[in-house]
Amino acid sequence: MLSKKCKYAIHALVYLAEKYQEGPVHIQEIAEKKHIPKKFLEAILLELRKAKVLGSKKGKGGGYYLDQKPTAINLMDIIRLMDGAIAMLPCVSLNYYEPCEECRNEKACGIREAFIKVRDETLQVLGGSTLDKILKREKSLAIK
Amino acid sequence: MLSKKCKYAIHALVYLAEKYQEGPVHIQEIAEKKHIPKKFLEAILLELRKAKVLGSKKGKGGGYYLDQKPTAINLMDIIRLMDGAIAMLPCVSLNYYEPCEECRNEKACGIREAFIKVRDETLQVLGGSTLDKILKREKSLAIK
DNA sequence: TCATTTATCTACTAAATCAGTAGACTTTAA
DNA sequence: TTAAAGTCTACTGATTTAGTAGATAAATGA
Repeated sequence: MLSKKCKYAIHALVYLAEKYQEGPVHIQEIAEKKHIPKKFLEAILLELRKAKVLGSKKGKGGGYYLDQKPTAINLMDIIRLMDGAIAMLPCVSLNYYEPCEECRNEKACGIREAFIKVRDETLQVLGGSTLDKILKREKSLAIK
Repeated sequence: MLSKKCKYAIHALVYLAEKYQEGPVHIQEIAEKKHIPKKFLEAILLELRKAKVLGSKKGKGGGYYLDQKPTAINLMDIIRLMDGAIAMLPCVSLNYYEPCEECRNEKACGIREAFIKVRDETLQVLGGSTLDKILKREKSLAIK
């Protein structure tokens, strides 16, 4: 399961994608529109800024804005930033690999195959889910 | 990520699948062979027994054994039993559904689509990963 | 029947993670 | 120079994870 932090991050980013190139949006506004505790959101946005996903501006008229195009930010990247590994087993993770202590011999482990497949298919879907696609989907659903 | 409990359960079940129809295997043996803390394993096996995945026999010559064919037990079922939902979002879970509080209107949420796809593909792979297949895989890897 | 062997049950516990909150500090624009 | 923003450090309470300890119950076989 994704953490709340991660879900909040996704929602905030979708909101910022909606306002792409309209100048900085302040935390308060995002927090209200997306029903996210403001203080918590602060920490999340700061983290996304440090990861170069967001840019920020201080002082009056300041706020956060997407530092990349909505077509360049996808769920895979966001989840990795917020929650770490996407794979279901550490020994199968591409970005957060760690050996499973239980497995004495990883090469001979019959369990990994399935989880490698799950990982690859998951990355395929999440990697393809960019902010602009989510936004388009949202708009098409709103019409109905 | 799967919990250790879940990984232990999978390893224990693969071990029991190897001994299928050879009579009860006692906890101590599984714990040693699979490097699982015995007391922890006790609780896990008990849970699997209550879920009718395992059967048990008390007293001398007792132990645990698979109560179903190795072709009938798969990773999807084991993970659900041990860790709960497989989906990455509660609002997308088939067996452990819960609305996401952040989403005021689930029908109009543009995020869910991707996670539904991930869920379906994951279930497909995990549901097809039966104990006998894992065992076969393990044996073919051991030869190399 | 009694001792032994095994699973079963109840009840803790320590450590880590999650989901925040509080409050001081810094930068910027007007 | 003051108000409005983001930034930073440091807590906190609740929950989950990964166990452990110890008593109890049932089956077996001598």
